[in-house]
Amino acid sequence: MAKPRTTPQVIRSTAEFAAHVGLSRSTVSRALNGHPGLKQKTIDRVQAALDATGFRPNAHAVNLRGRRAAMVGVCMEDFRNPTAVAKVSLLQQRLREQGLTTLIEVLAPGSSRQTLGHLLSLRVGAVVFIGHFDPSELAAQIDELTRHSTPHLVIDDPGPGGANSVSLDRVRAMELVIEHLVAQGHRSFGLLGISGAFQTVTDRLTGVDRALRAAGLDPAVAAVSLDSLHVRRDHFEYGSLLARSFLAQRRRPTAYLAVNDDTAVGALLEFQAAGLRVPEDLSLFGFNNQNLCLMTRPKLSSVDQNIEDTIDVSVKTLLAKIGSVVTRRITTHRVAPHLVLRGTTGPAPGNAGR
Amino acid sequence: MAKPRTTPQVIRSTAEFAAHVGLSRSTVSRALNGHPGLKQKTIDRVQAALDATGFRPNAHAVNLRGRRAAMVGVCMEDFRNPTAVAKVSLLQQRLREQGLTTLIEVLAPGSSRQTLGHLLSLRVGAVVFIGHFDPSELAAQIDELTRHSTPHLVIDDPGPGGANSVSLDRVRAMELVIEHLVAQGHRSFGLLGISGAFQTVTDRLTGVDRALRAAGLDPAVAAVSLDSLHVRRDHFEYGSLLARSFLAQRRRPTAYLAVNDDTAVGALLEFQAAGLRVPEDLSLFGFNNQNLCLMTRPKLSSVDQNIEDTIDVSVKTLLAKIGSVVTRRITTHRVAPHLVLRGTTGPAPGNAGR
DNA sequence: GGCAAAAAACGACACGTGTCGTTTTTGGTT
DNA sequence: AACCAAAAACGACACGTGTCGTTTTTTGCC
Repeated sequence: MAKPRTTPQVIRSTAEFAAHVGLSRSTVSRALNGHPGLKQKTIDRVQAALDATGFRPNAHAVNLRGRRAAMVGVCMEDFRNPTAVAKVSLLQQRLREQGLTTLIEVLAPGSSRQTLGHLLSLRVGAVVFIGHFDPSELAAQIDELTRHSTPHLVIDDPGPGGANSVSLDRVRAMELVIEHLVAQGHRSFGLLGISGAFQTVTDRLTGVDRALRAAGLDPAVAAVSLDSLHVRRDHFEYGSLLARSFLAQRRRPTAYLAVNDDTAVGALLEFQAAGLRVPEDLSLFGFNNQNLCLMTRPKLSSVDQNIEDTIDVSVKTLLAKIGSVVTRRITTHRVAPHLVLRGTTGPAPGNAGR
Repeated sequence: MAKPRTTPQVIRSTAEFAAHVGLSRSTVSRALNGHPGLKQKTIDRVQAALDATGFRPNAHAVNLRGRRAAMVGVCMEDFRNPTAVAKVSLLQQRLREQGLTTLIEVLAPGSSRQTLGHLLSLRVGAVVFIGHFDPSELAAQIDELTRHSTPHLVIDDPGPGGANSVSLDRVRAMELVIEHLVAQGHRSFGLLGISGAFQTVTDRLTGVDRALRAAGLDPAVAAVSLDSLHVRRDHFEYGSLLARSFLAQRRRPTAYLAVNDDTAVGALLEFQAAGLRVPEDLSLFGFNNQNLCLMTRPKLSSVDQNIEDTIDVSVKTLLAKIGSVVTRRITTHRVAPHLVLRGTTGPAPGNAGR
């Protein structure tokens, strides 16, 4: 009874769809792509049929015709890092608002080349790296991307250089932490898990150094790290082990700075199990401000990463790079951190500074 | 000096690649796809050039030619649920071993149709749902997938029926928990956050009921829920609120079963803050067996989801469905849970059972 | 009813790949 | 040198889309 004479169960192409609507393929095409010179009634008819059938043009054919896909590849180190997951989650949401699809991949150390090749074969518009990667391997990936004139962006681990990056200003973050604790009377600081070659770590050490010097303290004396005594496997467990080692020391720092919240919580429980009171006997600072911070007693003070700003800047940068021609110009952005003071930080005990 | 006379900076097609190697396009193509009748030396030459240039055939062109893409779409409710993230992480890993790409998307309640359309436009080979979804909306999605003869799989929330599913046997899980606690002398149980319309919840209530009856107890008396007293926002906070409400009761259960670990930890801290000793005064069971369980004192007993089995079965099911023609046959799998006993569970206090 | 303008249809091409049948070249053997 | 089979090259088609110039149909107006 209705117009369409051929009504295939599944519509596979614009040709079939056009036949179903009773229009020509070109008319449907320009209706779908918003070209001018169409009667409003026709546009409505196409739209109605679109809603009714749920037809969507084959993305592969669309992307094959265009030079570049409306996709952004995201390489992650892991799904176990809650902060990285939060970032990719927000990033996907924001990119989708811009009409961009996000293709999330875990970049395994061995098969990173293969994974990147996969993204390149899909002709993604850009590739984003989130997390920690082997510096030389990352540099190779970025080099390959550049050779394929595909823009890239590294979030949080800029690496040795030559990469576009957006990252938290970790130097400033540690300066803020130290400044705050010094103002509270602390003069000796234990570092929990802040060691290694990643720039996310070396930046923090730089910040600690600067702030200590600015306060007239000698970093070699005022900052203590026992990281080398243990092998890092699980963050939480590592925090416990380090705390135990500090407990065995004769003279102990009055404040502790952890590489992340898990490590801080591990240390906190160990200190408390030894009968120490927090924050009366010692102060403790986490990093990342995860939900976990609310689940300890007292609640954990931490550094907030300001993920919203990080992602907003990242998206803006990406859009600019995708839109324009590829330039050799390297862009770098720093996002300001802020401290979240909770129950694990307080004045230094007595005059026990040093 | 070398053979290739034309060496474009970027190789964009097999034609350019073939010219670069000094072979014809068809020869290169059959070398790439492992066709017989080629000299080993030629194959090696192609492979070497492949490694050297990093060229990968345009995936869109490949997928355009084939009927179906070697991609699997994964719809998630959220990235904030650690268990769901763990599942998608393992799923992606396993699917990649099978040569399948995973496209992860968050299915926002409003724009779920649009997101699914996006996956369909990419002609994915299958769509997996992980998490909790609105039943009617999920049913509509599955219906649309079936109309497009695209296989689907729902992990963990089978919904009202008519969907292929792989999920933890939550009925059995709660039976195991109750059986264990009854054997320890517990006769009255508090339910923390186990309420709502999702099947992942109703299944658990069924399990509680069955096990209680089997133990000769009346579920209406032995199982107490105060969920309706509070609005659920954050799991941890909800656990705290519920514990406070139980503390205000005259007669209290001796054992508590939480909907997840976060809720359990919230309750644990509240009970302890009130001076109750765990497990001497009360027992507490979490659900999911996350890392968080190790971060409390005492450590939290919990139900392990057996994610490896879940994903293994899921991958097997998916491969079968992708390979064969679409059938109307619905498949359902249940994965066995197991209990992880830690410090928050013990014998019921005195004879205070009832 | 006629006429011009607007709307729609038509037809063809390009995007990059896999495949297949046919033709040409290569390389080894008699 | 001749021959023959293996190896490579050649040419063409299909996949589904966007676009564009051209032709046909519809619409609106006098």
